[in-house]
Amino acid sequence: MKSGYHTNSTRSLHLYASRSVTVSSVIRDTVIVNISVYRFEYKPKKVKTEHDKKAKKRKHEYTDGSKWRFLEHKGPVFAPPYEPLPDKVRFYYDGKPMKLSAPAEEVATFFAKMLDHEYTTKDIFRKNFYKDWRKEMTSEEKSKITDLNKCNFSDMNEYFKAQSEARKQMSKEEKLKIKEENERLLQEYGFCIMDNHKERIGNFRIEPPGLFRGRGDHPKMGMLKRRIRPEDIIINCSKDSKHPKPPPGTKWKEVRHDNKVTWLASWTENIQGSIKYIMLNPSSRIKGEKDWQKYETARRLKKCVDRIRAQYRDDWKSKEMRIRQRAVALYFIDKLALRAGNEKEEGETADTVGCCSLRVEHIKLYPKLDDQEYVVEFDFLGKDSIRYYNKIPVEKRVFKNLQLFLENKQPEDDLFDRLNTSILNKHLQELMDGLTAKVFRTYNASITLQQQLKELSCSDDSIPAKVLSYNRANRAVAILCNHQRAPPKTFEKSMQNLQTKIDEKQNQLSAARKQLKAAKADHKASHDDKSKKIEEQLMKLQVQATDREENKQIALGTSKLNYLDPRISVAWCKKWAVPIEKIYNKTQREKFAWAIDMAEKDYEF
DNA sequence: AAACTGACTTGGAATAAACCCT
DNA sequence: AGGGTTTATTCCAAGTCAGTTT
Repeated sequence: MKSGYHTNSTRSLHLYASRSVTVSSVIRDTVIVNISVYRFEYKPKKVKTEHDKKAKKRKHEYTDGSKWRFLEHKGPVFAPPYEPLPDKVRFYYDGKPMKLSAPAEEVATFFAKMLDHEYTTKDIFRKNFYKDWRKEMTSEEKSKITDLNKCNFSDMNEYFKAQSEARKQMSKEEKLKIKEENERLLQEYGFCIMDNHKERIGNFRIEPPGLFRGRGDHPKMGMLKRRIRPEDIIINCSKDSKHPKPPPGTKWKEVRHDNKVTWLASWTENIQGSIKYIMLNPSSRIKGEKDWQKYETARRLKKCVDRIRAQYRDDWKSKEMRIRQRAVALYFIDKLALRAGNEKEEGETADTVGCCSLRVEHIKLYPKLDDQEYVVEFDFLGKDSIRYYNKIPVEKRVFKNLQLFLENKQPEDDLFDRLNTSILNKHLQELMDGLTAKVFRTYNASITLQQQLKELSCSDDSIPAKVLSYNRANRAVAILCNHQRAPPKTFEKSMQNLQTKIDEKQNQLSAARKQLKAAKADHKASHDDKSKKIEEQLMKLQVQATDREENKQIALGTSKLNYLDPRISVAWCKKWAVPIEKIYNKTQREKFAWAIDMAEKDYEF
């Protein structure tokens, strides 16, 4: 059943539930099973004829682009209505208490809650907030409140702090009650039925109103994110399902039955005018299948990457400027794992770039730097305004090309003026079916993990040491992909605490050894075991300290979740007898259930 | 061919829950 | 038991990319 799963990929990409837990409901002769664990299989399982029929159907659907044939859900959960502040909680304008109308008060509380955050000190944030706040004010309020600097929200701020403190101090029973209520909501709204399965929904709660928190220098930070009502919601479900009911006295914007998409509900958000969706959890069939497909595409790239590399190197010499630019950009995407870099509407978002949208001001060329030749220095803000800074030596030809691209340009001009992501991706599509810029990131991330694991793993290592090796391999990928984080606020302290523990353990160890020496005469072997145990604990602590230190500014989560073929990790665990729990927590195991089930110790990406 | 739209993946921070020590 | 710390989960913004419209 399990052998040879990874050997490949030409066969159908279908998931079948192979383990059902309990039968929970029956709809139109279709058995719905509770939370299923999916497996990828080559062939439809020979269990029942009914099953076979469905498998065939599903295969058919796959080719016509439909994503499901039955979809039933209860619709989203709305944000709780606004609760006005108690009268004792005051807002002050120009030093005098002032009672606000409910709409103005609500928006004021959004700001008050953020008083301790850096956002509220930023000019753009304040300006945007103030502008949108005024729209909620009554005309009296509007004429009275004319300067945000004269507004004092601190009483409100204290109130919310006290509230959250009170929540922490709640009795066990009260906490349990809340937990149970959340669980009830989850059970009622947190699942849907897609085809034959009950599936977990990723985000069944509608985003509550609040102030928009853009990242980096976002021109719209502080704007009011309005409250979403049933009238804003488009429901998507199958015609023959029980349609979700809107809250009493309200209507949905629309109910549609589009099985070419995977979402259950959507609404248009008012800051950028983009659409937000309610979709399934990563553990679902529809997400897992897509994920698997992504890694299979990356593995196909592995087979032809040499050819593609040879090609773009050749294109560095092209007579056509557009070809040279395309080839150099692709080289960066491949070598540095840069993102594609779509154009963005100026003034609507933070000024960030990817490969194709790099500007002259983002690179510096050094014919010679220290002991290296042809060095390119990158310095730009990427996705989420995370800084990318890197100095790399490149081939002479690339360097010369870059000099050419820079000729007669201003700092704010595009480096690749004859290229965009659309052109690049069309070219990539011709090189390999399904190839786009981001496949290189997936490919390079996964292949790096595999190669690093091979290099770092050592059979003599203890389990904690092996896990450290795994994390280091993961770290190599995170560094490649520039996944950074702000060092945790308590980082230094946490390191100190760990060091204290290590010191203590060291003392324990020497004490135990002394004891052993003294006891030697009495032939007490038990003391030897004792020091061994302490040694082990000490080693574990030291490994932990190393791991934490190395991870100070690196975020491992994103690469683990989105770039690393989970079958590599699963295979590694099997090969080195490391329990999978050491690598993946519960959520991650659910997301990667297909891989855990599929990969053997000899899996190769 | 440029601009726009829609659907989906990817991203770090914030928050909640679990854990660990006294 | 409680409080501080660590880990897991939730949140929602910000990308990619294909298809459609202008």
